[in-house]
Amino acid sequence: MPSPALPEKRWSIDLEKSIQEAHYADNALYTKRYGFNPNSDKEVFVIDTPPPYPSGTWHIGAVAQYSMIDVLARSQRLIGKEVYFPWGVDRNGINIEFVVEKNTKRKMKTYDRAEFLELCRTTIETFTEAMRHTAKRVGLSCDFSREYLTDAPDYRSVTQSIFVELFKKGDIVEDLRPNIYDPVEGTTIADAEVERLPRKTKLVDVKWICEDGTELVISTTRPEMICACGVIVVHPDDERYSHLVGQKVNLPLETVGREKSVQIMTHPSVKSDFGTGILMVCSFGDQNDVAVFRELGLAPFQAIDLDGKMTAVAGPFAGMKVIEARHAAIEMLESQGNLVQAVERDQDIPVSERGKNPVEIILLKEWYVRQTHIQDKMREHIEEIEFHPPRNRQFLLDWMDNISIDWPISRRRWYHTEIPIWYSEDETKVVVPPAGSYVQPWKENPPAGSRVLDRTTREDLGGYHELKDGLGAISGEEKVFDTWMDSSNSNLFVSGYLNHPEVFEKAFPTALRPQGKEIVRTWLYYTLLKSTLVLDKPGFQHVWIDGLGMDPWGRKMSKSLGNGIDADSVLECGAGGRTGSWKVKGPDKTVSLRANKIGSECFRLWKACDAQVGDDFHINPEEIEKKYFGVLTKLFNVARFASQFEIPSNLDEEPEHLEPEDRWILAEFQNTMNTVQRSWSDLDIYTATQSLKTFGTGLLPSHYLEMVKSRLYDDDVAAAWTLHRVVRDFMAAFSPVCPFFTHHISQTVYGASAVDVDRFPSEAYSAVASGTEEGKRLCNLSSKIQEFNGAVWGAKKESGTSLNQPIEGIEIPQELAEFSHTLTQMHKLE
RNA sequence: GGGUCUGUGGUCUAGUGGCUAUGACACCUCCCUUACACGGAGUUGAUCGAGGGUUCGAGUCCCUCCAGACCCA
Repeated sequence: MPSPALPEKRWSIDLEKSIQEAHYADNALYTKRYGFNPNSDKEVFVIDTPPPYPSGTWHIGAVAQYSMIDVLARSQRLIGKEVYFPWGVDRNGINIEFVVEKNTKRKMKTYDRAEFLELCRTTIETFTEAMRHTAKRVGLSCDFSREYLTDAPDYRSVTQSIFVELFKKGDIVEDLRPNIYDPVEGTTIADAEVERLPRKTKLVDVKWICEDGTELVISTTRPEMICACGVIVVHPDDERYSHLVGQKVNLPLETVGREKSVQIMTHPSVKSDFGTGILMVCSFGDQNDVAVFRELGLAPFQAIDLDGKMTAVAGPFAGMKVIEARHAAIEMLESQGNLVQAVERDQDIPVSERGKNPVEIILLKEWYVRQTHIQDKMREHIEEIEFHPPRNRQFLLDWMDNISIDWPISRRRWYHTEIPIWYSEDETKVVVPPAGSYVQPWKENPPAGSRVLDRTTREDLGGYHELKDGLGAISGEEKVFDTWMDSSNSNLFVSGYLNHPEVFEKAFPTALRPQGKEIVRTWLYYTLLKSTLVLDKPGFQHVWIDGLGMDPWGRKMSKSLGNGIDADSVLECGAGGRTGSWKVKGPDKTVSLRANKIGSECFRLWKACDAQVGDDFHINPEEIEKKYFGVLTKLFNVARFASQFEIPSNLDEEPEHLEPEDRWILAEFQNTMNTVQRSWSDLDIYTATQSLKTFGTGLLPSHYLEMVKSRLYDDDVAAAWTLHRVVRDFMAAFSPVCPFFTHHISQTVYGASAVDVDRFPSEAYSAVASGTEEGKRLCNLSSKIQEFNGAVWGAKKESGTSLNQPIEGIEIPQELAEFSHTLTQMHKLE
């Protein structure tokens, strides 16, 4: 017996790691394989990959998602596209500021700005390095040589240039508006960054006196805001109070510098069955207050300052923090006899997503991207984009239905892209830098080529260097951009906007935006907004939105629940013979999970096979190993078995003669390959992988291999040709899912790597191609073949005969007459 | 409270109006057989979340309810 060309007895994690390391060690070869060549004749396919945010550990759900993006990239290469699969890292933002503050136990604003930025930069670089390592371990085929960092000058300059462009067009404005503000971190945040946390709150019923002496009882959770009350409202249909509408009511607490009474009006937003059905509207207790103030045209009071303390208008509470003021207000109301009752109540209160601090609504002068005027246009563009799965388009449209205010983009933080603007001494003119430059106005002057604009009309008044003397002492903007202002340019940046116009021409709308559904309302929405504002085009051809990685019980993984699973522990499980074990907090008790070996290939195969795009997926290492490692073992052994037979030299030509079973398996294989090719072009990972798995672990080994074994041992060339052709092409078609696995097999057995195939394998045997009568006829026999083999195996089992012993009295059915020779031999029929 | 999505054997999953519902893992039984026992073969197991309706016919369409996830008040 000839020895197999594949020496290893089975697939192992150590083997996988050595292949992986070799794969990334040779830079020249790597770039040849996976680098982007913008001058190629092939169709350009740019993927706007989500730049991950380095925070120390990379969430396993995100790694799973990312590995599927890699499957998409590799499959597009396989079907002949010129793929740009960028590797970007999102490094701007408040998270890294928090990390540095925590590490050094010092608040940002106690630092020198430049010193703090440097600390952030070095800290995030160490996190970034860990992330690059994981990216390679899981087999990502990104173009690492073109790595982009969102905090680097080349990226930030694009953000700044787009700002200047939109500012000139009037799509970016500055205004004094109510903003959601995090008083602890001292910055404005956007609607999308607010989340709700359940807290116990006191709902207090307060007695108010009307000018005619009528007593009213009003329920509120925010008695400290009475000083900012602008109006009392009741529902227009509420007959209990209709006679009071139009009256004035006295504020039950002392205030300074404002009228001591407010009017009673009607508003449809009041819930008559909440409390007493009377609502005090303050500037600004919540979003509804903002809306009512705007609708009724009331002048707001600023009751809370930038430090989260009450202002002078709060009278006796001025200078107190909001919470202190609330307690004090309750005490005072009680001592005055104006407190009817106070009850503890569960309430979801709005907090900032990053800092988890209760947010306030405060009037601030900030920068905004106008968005409400362009929603219809965006909807038209969104119609043109293909969504995967289609139903996830709805997530986006739902969010858009709720957009009622412009997007505040300025932040009072530091480690972000600076707003590129300077103000003249009299504040009527502004200076903006030329496109392509990165500026830091808080520490530098405008660069050569800067322009002077009228602050209100945006009229271009001339070059900065000519007009400089007339501007007086200019001051640079100190505020920075919301990080989504950077992230939402990612598709423009990777498609070559501004930097490579000739590439951009071919690459936009960007072919594919893959992402998770948790950031539809931020990243996806803001990117599409930018594409509409800047280019009036849809940003993408395809949007692929995956579900979230959940714990084994379907709950979100989080630090507080203690149900997280580390990505590296799964990828390294089995390396060096070390098994993996995880303690995960379940709903009832802590559960211990164990696995012997997983690694990147098994992990990727699991994600490709086990979850449809868009569905949330449960991550359980035990299940991953149990269900999918066996598939790898099986496929490896099929290849190892094949590798012991000589490879015919004419593997790419059709042979003269094939036996019926050869023609049959080639017909089936072609069927599978057609499905796979179609699925790869439809970005349908699940169907492609399922088809390959079913064929590769089912018909091929269980039926075909058993049927031709004796011919193979007799050095039958037709059988060897068929088997090798199928195995070789199978590896190519499967390479997007398991790149290291298929690379190793194909390189070792056939001397050419499956990952280098850049044209989907052509039909092996035209006489049985799918669509031909002969192909259809043979495929229709498959179930008969499986049925017959099953019947023989069943009969042997029934009679206690082992499978390699002869059996008598079994007739081959008429339909399978052409296979009678091979079936007789295979089962030793007598 | 509202919206969107999801709900198929113990677990995961196919199924977009048509014969006795697909497959995988687990369970159980048997088998070391010239690739693989980290394997193979064969069983068992689902009133398709619940209840109504439309239809000759419903897992599939409609309504109500229940549960979960996400989003919004």
